[in-house]
Amino acid sequence: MVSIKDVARHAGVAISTVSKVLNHYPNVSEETKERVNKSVEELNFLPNSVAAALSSKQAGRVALLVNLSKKTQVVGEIDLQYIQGAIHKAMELNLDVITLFFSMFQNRTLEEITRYLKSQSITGIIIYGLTKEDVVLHELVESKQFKCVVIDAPIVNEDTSCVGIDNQRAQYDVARKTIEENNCRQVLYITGKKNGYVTDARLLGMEQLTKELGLKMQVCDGKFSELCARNITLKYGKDNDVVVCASDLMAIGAMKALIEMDIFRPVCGFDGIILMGYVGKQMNTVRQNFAEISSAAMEELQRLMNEGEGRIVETAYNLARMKYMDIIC
Amino acid sequence: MVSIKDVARHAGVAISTVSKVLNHYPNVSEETKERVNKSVEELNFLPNSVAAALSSKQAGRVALLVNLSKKTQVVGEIDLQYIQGAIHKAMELNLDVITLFFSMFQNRTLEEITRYLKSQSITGIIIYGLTKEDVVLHELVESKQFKCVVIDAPIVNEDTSCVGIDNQRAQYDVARKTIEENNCRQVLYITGKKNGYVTDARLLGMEQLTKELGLKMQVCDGKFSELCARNITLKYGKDNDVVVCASDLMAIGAMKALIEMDIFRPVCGFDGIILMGYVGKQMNTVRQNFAEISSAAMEELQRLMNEGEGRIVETAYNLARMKYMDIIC
DNA sequence: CATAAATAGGAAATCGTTTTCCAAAGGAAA
DNA sequence: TTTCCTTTGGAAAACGATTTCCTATTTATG
Repeated sequence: MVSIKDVARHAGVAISTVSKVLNHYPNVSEETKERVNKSVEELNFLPNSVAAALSSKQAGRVALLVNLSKKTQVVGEIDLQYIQGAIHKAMELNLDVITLFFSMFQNRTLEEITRYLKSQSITGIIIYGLTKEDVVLHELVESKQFKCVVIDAPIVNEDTSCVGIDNQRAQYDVARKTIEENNCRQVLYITGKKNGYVTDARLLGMEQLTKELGLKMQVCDGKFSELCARNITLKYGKDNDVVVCASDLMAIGAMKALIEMDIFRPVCGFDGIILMGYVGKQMNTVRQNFAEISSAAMEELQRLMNEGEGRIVETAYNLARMKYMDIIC
Repeated sequence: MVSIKDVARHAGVAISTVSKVLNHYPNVSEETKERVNKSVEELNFLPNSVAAALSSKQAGRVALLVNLSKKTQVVGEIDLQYIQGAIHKAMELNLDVITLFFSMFQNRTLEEITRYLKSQSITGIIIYGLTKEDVVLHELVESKQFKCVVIDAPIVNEDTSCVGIDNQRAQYDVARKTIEENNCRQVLYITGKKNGYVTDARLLGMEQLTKELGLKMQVCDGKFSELCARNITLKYGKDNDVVVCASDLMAIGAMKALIEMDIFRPVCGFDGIILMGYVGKQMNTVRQNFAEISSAAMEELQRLMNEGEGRIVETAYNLARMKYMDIIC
């Protein structure tokens, strides 16, 4: 393997000079900079990231910490897009990333987790799927030992940023659209899991909307589960004239219930997963680009690791109407 | 961070001695071994894997190279389970893994890919989703620069193993079961993509079966696509008395077509994905445990990196009947 | 013109391991 | 007792970068 040493020799400069050129340090003349770059080109040099990670405590590696949705396994699609987006961006930014799952840290103390991450030379973390129940992981974020970017949970401090869409507004928007299209007055709102951050935000959106439009609303806990949503709809669907769900999966459950009861009610979902295509009916939904979100998270983490302060990063969403033919041959 | 140096000091031995104990070298007396281990315990020492990777060329890191199924995105479930299984096992075995996607290497030459992997100190690779079209990746495997484990493709050489189920026998089994249960004589077989290795194996299974039972068979290329399978079934479903599909997704398409035409034909699928639960009908399928397969792959890679010779590793499968209620609240 | 300040580039320490090589000590054989 | 192995443990050189000093050389300033 061609190393920085070879480049130095080839360019007739010192190793440290090559390193400085590579990392865009000042105090290198244009002339030598060019000479080094030419050598890099000619020798096809690519720095060894392991050595770099060991050497510099600063430019460490990042851990992608994913909470796989167990109950609603079918939406593996979402998790996968998060993973993919993050890893792609990391490669682009020349960051090393290792992927980890919440399940690996179950029953582990903060100290153990910290130790493990440090043994991997990790200095930055991206967390997806954090719930209020994950106390140890909250402690991890608060411990300030690592730069963190939390997806979809409103946690911000000196070295922690959060990224995601504005769930409150998105829920407001999609529900409003559906309700106005169908002139509804009495809403059945099926929420997500109690301990999830997005659940709260989306509920707030609904409360704002119903207040503004002077609607009645019945709120039920659907736990992000298709079957729960189905059962709730079977029970209360008839008494309401629209069913708003905090996820597509639950919306599918609701639709199935309505079909079963043979009554029509407009339904709207949230997420814009491809699975929607398999339902054979249309509904409004909020389409999130998960790959883009995690990509933004990675960029934010890099910023955090270099410069500084945590902040809130908001990503875009759009309203969509999903239907069968979204899947093509 | 507590380092090997601290352990050495605490135990009153040399750094090299600690390393030897940690890596189970011979030539260390039980006595010192114990003393070192006690120090490791007391100091809560965990070796820095980055330093280890840099230092030893041998005990390198592994790349998990995944070909995400673009067309049939909905089966992200499968990809995810592969990823999860591999990473879990890697942690257990104390191996570092970085996850990569085929898409990152598109239009890259063998030389570029090799260089990148080496810059990451990678010495072992697990590949999933390899098709015959991926020439460069085939070259990569053949180049013998890395130890490889290929999932679901029959590639074996000095330092390449393959793991997966016996696709031929599995296809034979599930089709035979379905056909005998329903007493069929004329089979419509919808295959997967032309360039896939499993496609060939499964087709062989069908050929063996139809020959043995003296059945007629019509073979169509369904490209692992739901809609293709649907169209094929619409066209030829009536002329046959059973539809065998090389994937669950295609089986779903076939079922939809049959429902559309309002005729009954037994259908069987392959994979055992959870999505099956969303169909609302029953069918036979081959259930693979993807997490277990990639877990086995990781174990095999470790063996390959330490000892030696490539070989074929066969994992288990079982026949299952999937239905709606597999999804619980 | 002399001195101070700024700039370019190199030498060497460092990061935390692994691994090779060597020396000391212990035991067996002569 | 001497000689020769065989264990055991330590010293030090990698691994391939980064980063901190430090020394020349320029350039600016009085």
